[in-house]
Amino acid sequence: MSAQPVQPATPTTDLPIEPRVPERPALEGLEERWDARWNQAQTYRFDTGATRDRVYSIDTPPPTVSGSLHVGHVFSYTHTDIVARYQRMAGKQVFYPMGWDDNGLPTERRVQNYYGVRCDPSLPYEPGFVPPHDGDAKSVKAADQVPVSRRNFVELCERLSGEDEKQFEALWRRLGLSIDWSQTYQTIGSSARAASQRAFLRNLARGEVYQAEAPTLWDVTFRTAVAQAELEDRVTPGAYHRIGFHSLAADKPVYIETTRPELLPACVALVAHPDDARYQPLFGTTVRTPLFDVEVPVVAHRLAEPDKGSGIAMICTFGDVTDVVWWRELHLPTRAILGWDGRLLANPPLGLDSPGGRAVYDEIAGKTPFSARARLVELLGESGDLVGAPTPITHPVKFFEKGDRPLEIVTTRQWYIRNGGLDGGVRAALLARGRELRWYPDFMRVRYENWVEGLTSDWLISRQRFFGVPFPVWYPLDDDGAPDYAQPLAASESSLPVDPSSDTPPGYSPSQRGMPGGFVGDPDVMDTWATSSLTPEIAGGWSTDSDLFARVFPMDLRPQAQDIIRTWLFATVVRSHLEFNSLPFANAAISGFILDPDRKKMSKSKGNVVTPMGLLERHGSDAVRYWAASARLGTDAEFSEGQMKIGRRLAIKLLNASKFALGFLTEGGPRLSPEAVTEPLDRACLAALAEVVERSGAALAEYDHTRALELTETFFWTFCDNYIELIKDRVHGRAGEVAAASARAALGLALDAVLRLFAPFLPFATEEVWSWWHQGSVHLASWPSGGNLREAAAGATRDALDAAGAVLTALRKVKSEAKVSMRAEIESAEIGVPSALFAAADSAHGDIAAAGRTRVLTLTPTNADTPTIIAATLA
RNA sequence: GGGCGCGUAGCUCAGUUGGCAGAGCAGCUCCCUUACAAGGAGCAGGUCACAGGUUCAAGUCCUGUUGCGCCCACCA
Repeated sequence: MSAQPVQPATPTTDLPIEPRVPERPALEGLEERWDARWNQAQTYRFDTGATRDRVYSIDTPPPTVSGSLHVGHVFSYTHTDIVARYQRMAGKQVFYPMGWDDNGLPTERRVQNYYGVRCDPSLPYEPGFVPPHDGDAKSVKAADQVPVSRRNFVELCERLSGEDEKQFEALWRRLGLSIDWSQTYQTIGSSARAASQRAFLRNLARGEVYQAEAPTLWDVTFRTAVAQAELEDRVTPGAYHRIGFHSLAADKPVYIETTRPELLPACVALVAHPDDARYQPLFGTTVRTPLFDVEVPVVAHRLAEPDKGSGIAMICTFGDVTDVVWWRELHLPTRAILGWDGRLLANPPLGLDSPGGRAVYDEIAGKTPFSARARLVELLGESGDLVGAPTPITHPVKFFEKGDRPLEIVTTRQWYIRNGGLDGGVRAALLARGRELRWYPDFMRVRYENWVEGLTSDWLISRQRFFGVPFPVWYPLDDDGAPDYAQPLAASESSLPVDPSSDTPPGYSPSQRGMPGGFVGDPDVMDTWATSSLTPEIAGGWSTDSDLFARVFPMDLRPQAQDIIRTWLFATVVRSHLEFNSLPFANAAISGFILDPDRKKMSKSKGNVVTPMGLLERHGSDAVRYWAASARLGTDAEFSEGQMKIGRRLAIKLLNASKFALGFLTEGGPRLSPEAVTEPLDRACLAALAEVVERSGAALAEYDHTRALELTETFFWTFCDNYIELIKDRVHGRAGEVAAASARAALGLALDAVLRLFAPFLPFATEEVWSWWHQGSVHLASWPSGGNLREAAAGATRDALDAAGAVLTALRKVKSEAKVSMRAEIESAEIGVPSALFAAADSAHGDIAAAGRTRVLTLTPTNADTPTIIAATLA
C-alpha cells in the first residue's frame, strides 16, 4: 500500500536543542502536520530485522470495509494504539499491521448493490469486464443483476474495498493510530485466500477437517448452511396446536401440542419422558398420524419434558435441533419434507403411502411452511383431529444472525473442522488454551469457557455461497459421472490460491471437467471466519515470509470486542492449536461497548449524526483519544463529548505549561543536568514524578491505560497548579542564580518526562511540544526512567511538594475568604503545619512565601491533619 | 433455566493486601488578563443497592435478597 522506503527510518536522536516556542501554541492543524511528518519519516515502520524478543506484535482486528466506522471503533482502536505506543517507547519493535475485512456476506451484498452484478462461479473469467453500474445499483432487481465469474466478482470487490480502505485509513491517520501502513492485507486478497486454503489442506491431511452428510441448520433466504456461532435466538410469536394421534393401544387419541403442524407429514415418532406415568403404557406401541395415516412408534427419551405442552411431542425430521438428537439417538427413520429453498418437497417422504395421505400431501407440496401450515390447520379442523383453537404463545426461535426468516434443518453434505464440539479430548485441550491465554480483563475468559463447554457440534465451515474463499478440492467422477466425495483431489500448496470452478486438479486436463471419469470442483466457499481465524498467519507472512513470521508469531496481543470471543477469538485459537500446537497470541485485550443513552436527543436537537471524523474535527484527535483512554478494557463506556472537552483542555494546558517551562530554557540551550537540582522542593517534585513514571509504566505493561493516564494527569495538574506557582519567583532569578538554575533544571527534567508519559495518550500535542526542543519524535523516545529522576532527586521524598502545596492552599484560602485577588499580598501569616509535614514544609519556606505573596510567613507545628490558618493579616 | 459483570456525590466513575469515603464534570462563592478565560482559588455535596455474617475494624471478605446490563440455553 505505502511505497517501500529505501531503508528503515533511523530512530533519530532525542537530544535537546535550543527551544523554539510559538507565540500562541494551538491544537489546530496538528493532526495533518504530524501525520504527514510521521508518514514521511516512516516513524512507525516495523524493523523487519528485530529479533523476536525485541518485537511486540499485534493481531489488529480487520474492520469490515463494507460497513462504516463508528465511535465504537475509535474507542477500541485507541486502546490498542496506546499499547502500541507504550511498547514502542519501552524498547520494542512494534508490529502493528492493518487488515481490511472484505470477505463475506456484507461485501457480497454491497458489490451486488454497487455494480449490479452477481457471482456465478460456472461462468468463465472475462478480462476487462465493465460492470453495468458504478455507484448505485440498489434498485436493480436480483433477476436483472448481471452474472459474472467468481474472479470478476472478486476483482470488483477489491476495487470497491479499495475506496473504502482509503476512507478508513484517512480516519485512522487522523486519529493518530501508529500503524505501519506498509503492513496491510485484505481478507479476500490473494495471500489471505492462499493462507486460508493452505490451512484447510493441512487440516485435511491431518484429518482435522471432514465432510459429512447430516442435518444442518439452514438459512432459506441465503440458501446456505449456518454454523452454531452464527445463530441467535429471537423471541417470536407462534401458537400451540393440539392434535390427536390415533392410537391402536388406547381407546382415545393421544394428544400432542405443536407450533409446527405443517411438519406432520415429517413425523417419525412420538416421544415422552421415560418416567412419565401418563405415557408409560404407550411406550413400544404405535400410533397413526392424522390425515397422513402413517404408523409411528411411541418412544421414551430423557429430553422430553413432561410439563411442556401435553408432555408428549412429535418427532419430525426435522423441526428443531432436539429432533435431530432424538432422531440420532433413537435411530429413527428420515422423512424429510423441506427442500433447500425452504419449500415443501414435491414428492411425499418415504413411508407416506396411503392414497388419502398422498392426496393431502399433494395439496401442500411446493408451499412454504407458512402456507402449508394454514392449509393443514384447515384440514385438521375439518377432520376433527385439531382440538380447540390454536393457543398463541411467544417462544425463542433460531435465526441466522444476518437473516430474517427462521432457520430450517435440511440434510446436506458439509465440511467441518474438529473444534472439540464432538471430541472431549480436543475440547479439553482448547479449554487449556483458554487458561493459557492472558485475558484483560480476566473475567472475559469465562465467556470463552462457557462457549467451548457448550459446543454441540463441530465447526461447520462450508457455505453454499459464491463469493468467498473456495475449497481447494475437486472430486473424481466415476464412469456414470457421479462424484466420489470420499476421495477429494487436493490442490498442491504451491498452486494456491486456486478456484476449483476454473482451475484444474493435478493430473487432469480442463476438458475432463464434468465428464465421466473426469472431475468436478467443490462448489462451496468457506465461512468468513475460516479465513479471519487466520489473521495472525496472514498478517505475519505464514509460508510466504517465514523470516517475518518467525519474528512476529505467536503475536503478543489480540485486541477485540467482547461479542466475537465465541467466533473470532475461539476460531483463531482452534486454527493455531491445530497447525502450530500453540496459542496464536499471548494476550487478549477485550474492549467494551459504547453506550449512548442520549443519542436520540442529541441527533434531534442538533440535527446531525455523530460520525467519527466529525468528532475528531470538532474536538481534536487528542481530545477524543482522551475520552477513549479514560474507559477501562472490558467496561462499557458512555459516549461523552464532555469528556472530550476535558481532554482538549488537558492538551491545551500541556501546550501552555510547556511554553512556560521552555521559556526558561532558551539561553544556552536547555539545561537537563540533574546535578543542578539542589532545592528541596525541586527534588521533591522529581521524586513524585519518579513514582508516577514507575507506576504508570507498570500499569501500561498490564494493559491498564486508565490507571496510567490518571496517575500522569493527577501529577500534571499538581505540577501546574502548585509546583509551577511555587517556583515562579525563584525561576525568574529573584532568589539567586543557584536557586534559579535548580528550578530551571527541574522544570526541564519534569517536562521531558511528562511529555513521554502523555505521548501514548496525546500523540499530537506531545509531539508538537517535543518538536520545540528536540530532534526526532517523542514516539521513538524511550519511556522515562524513574531511576534517573530519583537520582536527580538525590534521596528526597515527595513530602516537600505535598507539604508546600498544602500550606499554599491555606494561604489561598485566606485570600479566597477575604474575596481578594490571588495576587494580593499578605502582610503576615502564621500557618499551623502537621508535625509530620513540618520539616518538609519548612524546607520550602521561601518558595511558599513567594508564591503566597506573604511578607512574613511563620510555620508552626501542630497536631492537626492539615495546615490551618492560625493568624493572617492582609497587606 | 445457567453464567458473567455492574449497583459508591446530581452525572460519569476511581477506591490496590480490609485501616479516617475520593476524582472529574455539574452546582455555589470568589479572583480577570506577566504560560493558559478552551484560565485560576475556595466551598458544599454520599445510609457505599438491601439484609445477615466474619473481624478490633467491611465500600472492600463470606452468604442471601433485589435492580440493571450482557452472554449462553432444547423451536414440542
